[in-house]
Amino acid sequence: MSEENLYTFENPEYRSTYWHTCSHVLAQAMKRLHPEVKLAIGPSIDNGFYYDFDTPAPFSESQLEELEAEMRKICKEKLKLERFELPREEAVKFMEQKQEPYKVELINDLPEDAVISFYRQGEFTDLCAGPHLDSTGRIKGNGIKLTACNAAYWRGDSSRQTLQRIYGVAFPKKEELDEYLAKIEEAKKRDHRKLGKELGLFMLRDEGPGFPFFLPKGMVLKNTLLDYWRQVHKKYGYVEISTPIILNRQLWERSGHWDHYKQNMYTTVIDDEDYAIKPMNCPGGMLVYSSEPHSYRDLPLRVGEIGLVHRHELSGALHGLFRVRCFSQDDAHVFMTREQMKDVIQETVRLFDEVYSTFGLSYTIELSTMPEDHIGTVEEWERNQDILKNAITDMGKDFVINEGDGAFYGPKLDFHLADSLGRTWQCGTIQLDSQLPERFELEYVGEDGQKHRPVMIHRVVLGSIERFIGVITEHFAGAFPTWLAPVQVKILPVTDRAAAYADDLSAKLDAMGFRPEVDHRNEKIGRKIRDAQMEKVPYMLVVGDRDMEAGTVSPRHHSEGDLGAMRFEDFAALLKDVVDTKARK
RNA sequence: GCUGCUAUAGCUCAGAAGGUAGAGCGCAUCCUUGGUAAGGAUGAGGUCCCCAGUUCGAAUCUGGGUAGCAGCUCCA
Repeated sequence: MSEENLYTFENPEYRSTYWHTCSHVLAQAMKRLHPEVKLAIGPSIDNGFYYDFDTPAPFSESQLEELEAEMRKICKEKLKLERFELPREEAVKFMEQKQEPYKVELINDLPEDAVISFYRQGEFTDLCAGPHLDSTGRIKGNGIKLTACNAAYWRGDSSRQTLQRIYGVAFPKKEELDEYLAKIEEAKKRDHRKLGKELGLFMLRDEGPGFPFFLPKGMVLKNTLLDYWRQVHKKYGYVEISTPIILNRQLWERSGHWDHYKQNMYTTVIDDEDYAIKPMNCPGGMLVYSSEPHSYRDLPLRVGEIGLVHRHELSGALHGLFRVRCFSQDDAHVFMTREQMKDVIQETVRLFDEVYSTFGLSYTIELSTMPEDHIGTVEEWERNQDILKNAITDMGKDFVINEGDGAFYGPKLDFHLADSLGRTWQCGTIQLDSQLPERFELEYVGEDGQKHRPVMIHRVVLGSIERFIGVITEHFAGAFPTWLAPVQVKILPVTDRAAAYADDLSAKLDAMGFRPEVDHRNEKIGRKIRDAQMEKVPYMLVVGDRDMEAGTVSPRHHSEGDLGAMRFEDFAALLKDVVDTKARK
């Protein structure tokens, strides 16, 4: 990279530095307007910056505007940012003098050998590791926008005090800011909650917060997705089972869920005995495995289950179909020998790649490691973490480590997909588990005729069917590819003379396994086309007198427009090809 | 769960300042039979989220719930 490019906004490092300095300018503006407010911390983030402040009430929109104005002023003042270092004791004294308790805590918690640095810009000085721009004059004032003020816990700890986090974005050009804000607006139109309502896919009701209802069109989508899932899993050698929703307390105690997951479980009493509604499918899967003897020849044994689970999520965490309290996991447990672990993980990643690429989805991988609340030995955990790591590294995949976020029974690879606003949601996961086989005393008979303990993975590809439907709804902006679309062909008679012809075509398409619908309303063709467009139906068939006479149809594609008149058989062949190949149109 | 905001017709939203409600879309009926993104007319729809309180009177003010939204925490 040339010297010049280093200082362009396109360089992520420069951009991050730019936003970091913006957060300091924000803090400076805050101190000028509200000296009593305590400073916490203000980093740059992926899409802008924020600063956390301790203040009794959040800032209103007009207060944010005042802050923005002050920030512009600070940029105009072209204040030099000067770095200096202090030894720990002096640093603490310095911040105590400034009456900044959060900064004092931060300094005290820095590691023994840490360099404690500060940045000064005019009258304002903040604890900061840097780096920073050399002057506030480098920031374009009218490219700054404070976008929100929300609560956040001090140091991300829900038992500590709530701070007010002010979010902002900034660009070197006003036009770039406008472009960015327009993009956000555009993305909001893809929100699956909005589209789900508009397209009649699902609904949520006060009567069951977090418990989604699937409507007829959403059900078609869901079933089509599951048909595809079954087809892929059959190819990869999976069998399918179904285990009960409610099982007794002893089972959950044995699996460890009663001890480690109870706060998320719905429980009930039947005939004076405690029962739990399953939050996970694994214990049921264990019972199925242990119901008959297994030979090493049967391994790896791949057992899938579309399992309906219920979890008590915090009310504030619920979010459309992305976070619900009741969902179907496309779960599977693969039982195997220790030697087979790596192969099985890699095979599973290949299955994931096949599924995600069908939808054109890209993902990021996180390796979640041992949590504080876990079962099994540290050695076992580390060994399993290494196996996961090696399996994907060998496949040339990148990943980031998510420290301490594993399941209580084992480490996992999480596959995150992004929504329309770039927020990521965990969908797929591969969890390596040698604990549950132990607890359930699972066995297989080895080549040597002796009994051995298998290991297993828990894995989901789609994650939850609900969440996945949310993700693809936003990904396709509601315009699902034909193979998935709840209605694939909308037949639009031009006049009611063509009504019977339309019904006839509809019956034929239906018999071929497609999903047609006829618009018999007393409306002009322009109107019917417009409405079908709004419904995002992939294909429309305009049929009128001309088509009836010639025995043709006039298809129109949602995004490609009028395809011209053709024989019905040709259209059906085209449709079949698009559906069979799962083309993304 | 935490902080803040919001809740009016099936949907999207108006309703300064307390006097029992409006629009557009949708829906129904009628007219219109129109060839690639909104034809016209008429009409029916509302316990103004719930429960208390203040008041002669509450969609409007106050308190408490519930649900939703943004973020945090948590998680598929």
